[in-house]
Amino acid sequence: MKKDKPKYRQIIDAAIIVIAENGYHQSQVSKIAKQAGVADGTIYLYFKNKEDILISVFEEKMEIFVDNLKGIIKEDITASEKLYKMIHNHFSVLAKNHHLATVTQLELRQSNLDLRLKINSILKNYLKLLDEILNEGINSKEFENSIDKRLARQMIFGTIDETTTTWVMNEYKYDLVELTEQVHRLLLNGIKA
Amino acid sequence: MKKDKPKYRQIIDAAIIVIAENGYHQSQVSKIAKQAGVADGTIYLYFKNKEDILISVFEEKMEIFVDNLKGIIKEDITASEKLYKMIHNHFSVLAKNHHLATVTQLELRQSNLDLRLKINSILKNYLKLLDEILNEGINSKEFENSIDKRLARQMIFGTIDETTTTWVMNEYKYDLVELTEQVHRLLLNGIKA
Amino acid sequence: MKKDKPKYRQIIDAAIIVIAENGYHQSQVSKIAKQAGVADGTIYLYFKNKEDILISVFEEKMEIFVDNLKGIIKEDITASEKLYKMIHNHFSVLAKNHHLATVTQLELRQSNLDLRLKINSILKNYLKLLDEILNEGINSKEFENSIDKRLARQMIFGTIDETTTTWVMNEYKYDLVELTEQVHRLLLNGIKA
Amino acid sequence: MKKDKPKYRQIIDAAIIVIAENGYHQSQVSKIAKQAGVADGTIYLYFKNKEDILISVFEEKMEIFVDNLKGIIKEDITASEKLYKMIHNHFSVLAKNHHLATVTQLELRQSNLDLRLKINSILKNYLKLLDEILNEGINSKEFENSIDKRLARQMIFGTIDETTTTWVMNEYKYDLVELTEQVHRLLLNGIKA
DNA sequence: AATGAATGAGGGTTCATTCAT
DNA sequence: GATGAATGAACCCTCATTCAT
Repeated sequence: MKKDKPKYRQIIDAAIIVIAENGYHQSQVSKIAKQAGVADGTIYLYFKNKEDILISVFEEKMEIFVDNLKGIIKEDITASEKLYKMIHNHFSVLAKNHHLATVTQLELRQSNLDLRLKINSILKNYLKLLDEILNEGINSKEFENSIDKRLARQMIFGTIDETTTTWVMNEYKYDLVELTEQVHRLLLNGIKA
Repeated sequence: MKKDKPKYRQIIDAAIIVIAENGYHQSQVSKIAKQAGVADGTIYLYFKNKEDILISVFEEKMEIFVDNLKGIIKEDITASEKLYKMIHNHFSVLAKNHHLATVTQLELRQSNLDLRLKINSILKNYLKLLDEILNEGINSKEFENSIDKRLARQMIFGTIDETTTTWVMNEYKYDLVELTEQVHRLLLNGIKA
Repeated sequence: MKKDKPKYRQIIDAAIIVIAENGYHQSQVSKIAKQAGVADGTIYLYFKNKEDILISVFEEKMEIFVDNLKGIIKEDITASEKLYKMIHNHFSVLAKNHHLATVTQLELRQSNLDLRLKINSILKNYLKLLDEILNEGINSKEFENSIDKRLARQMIFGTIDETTTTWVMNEYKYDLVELTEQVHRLLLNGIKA
Repeated sequence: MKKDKPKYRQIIDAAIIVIAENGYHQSQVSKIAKQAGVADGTIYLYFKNKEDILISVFEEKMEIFVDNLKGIIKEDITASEKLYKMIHNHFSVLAKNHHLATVTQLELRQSNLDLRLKINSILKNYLKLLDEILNEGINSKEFENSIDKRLARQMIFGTIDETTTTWVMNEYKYDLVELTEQVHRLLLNGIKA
């Protein structure tokens, strides 16, 4: 498995650094190779093409969000509390890694539509877990029965995403994690029974 | 004034069509010129450079949203009703112009950071009007006094934006305007007193 | 006759100013038109094309050198004295008009070969007059009988031209006219009997 | 060292041929690449930009003149003889390479001022060696003590340059090297004690 | 597996010239 | 005569990808 070889992660990590520091359009393959300490050609032993590096960056890092969220869902707490922990997790991971935040919120969005569609399909796993929370909340009568789940999901993800992007564009100058409670309250109000 | 000359609008409209049909990165200046029925060089009599075309597209079209919203704010209705009309306006304008929707929700976001920052500053006018509605609602006790206005604004805009983008990515296959009521209800729940 | 109309000279004079101040490659027709206070299209009522402006600049200004030199040749003085006056005239005219000096010594030489060949043919009239001085000096036994006239002419013109160009490249920071005597002595030594 | 790689010289040589045959303004990078038998992009592995090719052409070829002249200066002969050999060398090198002569005497002079200033600074090394000969001649009392060395240098270089340019403009139809003796005599007369 | 030199397609922009008014 | 809006051809350079070693 290529993903287990050290150079695979080396290149992924190099890509995040290079993109965060240089911007999407100034992140040439040769720059990533140099940062990773490998030859340009070596990149192509581990990735099909440049787009594949970027998708993999997203995939790999998204796993953290997904894995954490899976853990949260398994906990024996209310749906509302799970929503809280989801927001908190989302904000925490990005607050701890500014490079990653810049890359996912700003830089990767400059990629072509094709790449963004692929990124979106990776996101789906995350959104499915969000749906589980919503279902749970409806079943437990915590959340309003009549809400359109798709819309609720879009509101929740849209709000989290917009909040994070604004924070990045403001150059991290306030504490993102501190916003968890208020964001949670706003969102919960929207959907609670 | 250049903006009043017919070729100015001709080029703006051509740009929207070309970008919607070919994608941001396949929208060469020569293609836009051809669609507008002018020579390549003519573009540069009306726009400083390619980026200037794109900013102007956004500026011109954003005006429609802003002007409509200004009208809504002046009406003698509750803040909640204004919020409803704002969402309805946003969805209606884009539902009537799929090309514009594709361009603003998908294609322009692929532009470089610099252009996106400029687009963001244009957006601010729109968001300021949203703030007015929030203020009004708080003053009239329709909206919860304790909400963080910045977060509320991000929730509202993030939800509208995410909803629209999802609709575009699903190729307009359902009726966006029909979602107004539910989106309004979700958002209102989040902020109402 | 077009040359007698005021706009003809207006454009010629504007061209010298624009070229001297902006350099050959930054001297667009529109800039010259603006400086001359006429519309771009008007230029083409007086000149066939851009090259024609530049040739005319050279032609018009070269006339000053040629007319002066013709006067010198008619004077009742020795060939050596005529050579002295020729050098003095050359240096004086350019020392009095730095714009013209920059244009003829530096800027016009950046033009394409075609234009330069035309400039060279204009120069021939000047060089022919130099030949007259040389003939006169040989006939009067002031100059060495055996010299190759073509070479002598190249030495004289080459030296004057190189001296002037060096002076322009040094930004006129010393007095060019003061060099007349020494240049004359050097050249005279080369050809005197 | 890039200069030692075969493609470096290949491109330099191709540039001289292309410029001589097509003229400065018709010498596109792609034409030079084709003549050199490399891809367009390969040019940029060896040269910073197009201007850098042209400067390098001049630098590389100027070295021949300079190296030969250094050899001449070291010889145990009079300053006058050194001047003779310098002229002979200058004429010989160009007479043997018509392409190079066209490029240095006609084409490169059409370059922009910036490039020509760089070319001039390369020329300085050559002119410094000429100064050495002048100094030597003055010390040995071969040359007139009172001459202005800068002017003498300008006369010598101006004459050689003008003679060569005229020869090139006459399409090499007479023997340049044969002129050595007369040019030397003219110049020597100008400066000898 | 790893290298890195070589490839070559692709596009924004300028500006001399024209011509309808 | 005079205008100036419109034209459209022309080119340097970057960089993702390949492949011989």
